[in-house]
Amino acid sequence: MRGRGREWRWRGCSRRAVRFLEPTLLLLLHHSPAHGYTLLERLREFGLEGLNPSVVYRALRDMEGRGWISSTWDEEQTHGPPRRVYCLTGLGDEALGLWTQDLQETRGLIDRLVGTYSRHMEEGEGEHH
Amino acid sequence: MRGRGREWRWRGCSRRAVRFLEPTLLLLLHHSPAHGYTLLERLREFGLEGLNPSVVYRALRDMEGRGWISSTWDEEQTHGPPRRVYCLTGLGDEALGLWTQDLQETRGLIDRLVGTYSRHMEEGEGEHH
DNA sequence: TTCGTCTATTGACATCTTGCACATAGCGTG
DNA sequence: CACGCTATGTGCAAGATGTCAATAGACGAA
Repeated sequence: MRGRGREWRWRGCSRRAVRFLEPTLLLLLHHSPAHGYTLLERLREFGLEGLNPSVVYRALRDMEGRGWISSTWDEEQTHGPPRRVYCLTGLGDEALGLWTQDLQETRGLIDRLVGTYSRHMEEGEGEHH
Repeated sequence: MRGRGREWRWRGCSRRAVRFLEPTLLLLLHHSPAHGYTLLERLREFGLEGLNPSVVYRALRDMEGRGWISSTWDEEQTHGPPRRVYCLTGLGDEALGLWTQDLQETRGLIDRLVGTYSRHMEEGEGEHH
C-alpha cells in the first residue's frame, strides 16, 4: 500500500478520461479546427467530463510538440484574451489513424476479458471453489 | 515537449498492458488460485506481453493490500524458493465485477470514437478542408 | 472607478506511477 | 563451486498527472 493503494475510484477525475483524451482531441480536430476552450466543452459529448482545463491545454501543447497539430492565434476579438486555433496536421492525421487501430485492438482485448468473465459465470466458476 | 513528449510507441512495453493488468489478474484468479510466476505466463494468453515481472508482483501486492486477493506460502517444494499462492477474496470478486462494468463502459467509448472516425471518413472529412 | 464574473490560456509544484537494474534464494547440473 | 533456472522482492530515477493559482481581456453592475 502506501500511496500506491489507489481505491476503487481514484483521486481526480476518471482515469479513462485522461487515457482517451488525446485520440478524442485528434478526432474533434479531424472534424474541424477549434479553440482549446471549445474542445474542452466538446469533450463532454464523448463523456470525457471533469477534466481540469490545464490537463487539456497541456495535452494540446504536447501534441503540438509532436507535430500532430498546429496552432495560430485567432485574429478576431472575443470576450476575453486572444485564443489559439488548433488544426490537425498531416502527421496528426496519421497519428489518428494509428490511434484508431490501437483503440480497436484495445476493444479486442476488452472483448476477450469480458467474454471470459461471462463464460466463468455461466460455468459457475464464480463460487469460490 | 521535454520529457513529456512520449513517442508513438513508448519506452518499455505497451501502456495497454499495464492498464489492463489488474482486471486481467483478477480474472485469472477468478478461474483458479495461482502463483505469481504462473500468472506472469498466463497473462500472455490475453496479449499482455513484455511485462516486467516486478510490475506484476507489485500489482499483486497492491491488490492484496486492498484486500482483493490473499496469499499463502505454498507447502510443496519446487525447483526454487517458496512460492506464494494467490487467491481471490470476496472483495476481489466484487472488484472484478466493477472492473467488468468499467471495461464495458470503456468499450462503449471506443465504439463511439471509432464510429465517429468511420463516419468522418465516409463523409470525406479526411481531406483537410 | 472598482468589483466581480465570464472567457481563455499557462506555469509551477507536489505527488503518483512505471521501468529498470539489481538483490535474494533454493535447487539442479557439470 | 560456478552457472543457470525458477521465483520473488527492493530501491530509485524518470516520467506522467492533478491541483492551484496566475495572467489577462471584455463586460456589466454599483
